[in-house]
Amino acid sequence: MPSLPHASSLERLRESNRRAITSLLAVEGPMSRADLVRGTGLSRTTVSSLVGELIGTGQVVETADRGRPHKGGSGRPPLLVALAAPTGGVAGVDIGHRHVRVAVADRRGVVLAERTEPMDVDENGVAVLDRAARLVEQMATETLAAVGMCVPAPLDRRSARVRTGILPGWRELSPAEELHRRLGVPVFADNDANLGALAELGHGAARGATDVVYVKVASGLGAGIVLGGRLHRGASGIAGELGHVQVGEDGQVCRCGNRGCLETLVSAPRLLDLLQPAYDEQLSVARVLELDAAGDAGVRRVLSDAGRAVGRALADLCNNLNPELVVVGGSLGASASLDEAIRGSVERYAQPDTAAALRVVPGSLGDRAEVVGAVSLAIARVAV
Amino acid sequence: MPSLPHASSLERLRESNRRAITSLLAVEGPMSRADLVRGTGLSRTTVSSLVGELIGTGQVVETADRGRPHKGGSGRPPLLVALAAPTGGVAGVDIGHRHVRVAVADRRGVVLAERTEPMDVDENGVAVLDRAARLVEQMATETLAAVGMCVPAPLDRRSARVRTGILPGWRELSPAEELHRRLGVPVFADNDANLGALAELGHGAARGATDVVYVKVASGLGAGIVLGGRLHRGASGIAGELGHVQVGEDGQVCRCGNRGCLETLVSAPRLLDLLQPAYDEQLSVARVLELDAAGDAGVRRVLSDAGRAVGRALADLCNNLNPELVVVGGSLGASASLDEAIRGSVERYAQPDTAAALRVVPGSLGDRAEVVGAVSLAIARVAV
DNA sequence: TTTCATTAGTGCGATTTCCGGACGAATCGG
DNA sequence: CCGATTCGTCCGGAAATCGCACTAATGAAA
Repeated sequence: MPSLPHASSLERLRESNRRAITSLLAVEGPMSRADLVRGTGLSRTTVSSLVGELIGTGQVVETADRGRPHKGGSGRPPLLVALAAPTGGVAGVDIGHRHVRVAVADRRGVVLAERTEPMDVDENGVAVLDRAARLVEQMATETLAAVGMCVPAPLDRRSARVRTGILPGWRELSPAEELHRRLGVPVFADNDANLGALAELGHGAARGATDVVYVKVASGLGAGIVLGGRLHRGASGIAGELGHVQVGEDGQVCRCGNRGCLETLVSAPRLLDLLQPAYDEQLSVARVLELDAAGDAGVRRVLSDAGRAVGRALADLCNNLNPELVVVGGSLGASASLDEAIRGSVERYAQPDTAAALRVVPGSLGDRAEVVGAVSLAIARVAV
Repeated sequence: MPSLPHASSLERLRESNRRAITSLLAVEGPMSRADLVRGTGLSRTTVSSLVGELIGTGQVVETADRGRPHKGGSGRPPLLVALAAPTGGVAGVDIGHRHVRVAVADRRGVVLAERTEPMDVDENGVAVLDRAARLVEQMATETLAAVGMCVPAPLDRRSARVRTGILPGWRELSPAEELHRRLGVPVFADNDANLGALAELGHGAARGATDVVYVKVASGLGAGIVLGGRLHRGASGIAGELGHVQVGEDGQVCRCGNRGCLETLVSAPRLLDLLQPAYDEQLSVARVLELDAAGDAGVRRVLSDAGRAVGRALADLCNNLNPELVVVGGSLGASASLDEAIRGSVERYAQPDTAAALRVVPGSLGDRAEVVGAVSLAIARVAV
């Protein structure tokens, strides 16, 4: 049993009441002392004294504008107090396979600037991190409190290194540590599916939900799993490997070392390979999405088949987890054919009761999901 | 925001300190006031006053035997205080498909009496509950504080009713409510896989683990999923339906309404049906386990095949959840062939990194898992 | 045997914190 | 202009904690 140096119990009581006030202000924004009384259940006197103390230390400020009295229009208008804007913004860095995207935001998550640069990421991790660091430095207008980072590969929980075999030019690299060395501020990294899930949970289609599976269909196939409102990372931090579910014993050999992984059937490069022979033009993901929207039969067929395969694996997962929501994201998640096929397939293959409790919706953040999630991660970690 | 009637902050402080003392006593057993000082960080005076108060209300008693001074042998020996044995024991009721088992335990989980009666459960829920209630009444030597109950079917989270289609004679019945009506004490119900997981987590092979998948292979096939040390029940309380993962589009129609469910391939009745034609004697699960232990080739083959199928579905689940431990339980979980096949298959089909972080072990509670879990559930709920 | 050192537990006064009531401040409506 | 209403602060009392002093009980050393 860990026995930290104990502060006095009364001190801790006051500290806890201070936190009650600051966290209420954090959640509900500027409010009057009287509102704080109603929200915390403390007495007017105590709130007044605590707020005075917090103003003294600079953690809370009295705003210039005044509010309205609690009910009716009659009564003295309150003075509003708000959390002092925390110094230092945050940044999110999204490293995709073909681009680096950086967003700078304030501590509430409002994005102030965002930039994307195309880049060949897979081959040389060090060069990409150099470039990303320079981008962040250029865009930041003030010193940053923390940086969140999206890495398109599973990370080892302990060492925070990229696990072997997925990104050739990143082997045994610790991206968070490298970027921290370059920027001098705390850097927190997670993979694309987890951050996408965090983003849709906080600012997207999954707002307010507690049990959510976020599926990212892009260069790879992964899931971010939110249970009880919190990201589930697993014992060694590599939960969510939906792409490595087994779909055929005799399938292709996968980069993970197994064969028959779902990802060997469903991924952007694989689908482009399948389609290319039938088209004169050079296909890209963007072009495929256009063709899908225009009703091209071949594209629709391939995307539907892919969606069905994903939906089937998802149905199994949903039978086990019984989530309320599946969010389909990633570059290919924008395809209506894929989305519909996933939805249909989940409903077909999941147990009826599971399917009844479940909604399958497309993500609402598009290709910004990862960078928004990286910002969320930075804010979440710096707040602790 | 729910706004309960707030007690005074100081009252809550004292209440919280009282709880600190009682919960320390609950975890570490009888100890001196001085030990409580060291464990809580409160002052001697405060602990003395709180303990005095707790003794006054009868929640804590001074034991007859005295302890040893904190270090060395020198010094006044302390008086030990302990939680007063909470009045009222608990009972666990395990309703299997062919039996009812009842255990009566004290509030610490020590089983005082246990009895099993064979019974045809599936057809008539009301009669079974009558019989179970009578058993509990006979066995209880004091009034019970709560009863935990194992139902071999998924329960709806909201209504606590048995979901349609699994147990014919229990349709739309609320077992907890029914038993509560008969016994007059709070009754908490959950399904067999969840309670098995709870039991192995608290008193079995999964002690100390935080991310565990408990697989029950018996009349049906289900999983109890523990994430972050807590049971994951899902949005509508039916998580863990491993038996309804899809393994073949053209498979048999399952009782859940789908076709191709894993449970149509792997379950005690199904395996007995497969084996029976090749044997002159009447087979039972017990006999099959004997034959397996004796090395019977046919039995081993069938159990291995079943284990491989389960292991494959489990591997997919583990890829998604990245647990540290899989516990194999249920009547058929005692088969070494099945256990080995599951282990091998998980290692073969799970992603290498996932498999490396994972152990697959047999359960250590055997057919007592459910009833032990039911007792744990009763204790957990009554403590709150 | 006596004395000292050490740990355990309790009583008392001081301190900290919280709360309720009284009071002034600011605004609306009549 | 005055009452009603709400907001915020000041003051005194109540509750809880803590440090200190004191007694109790035991082992070890003299």
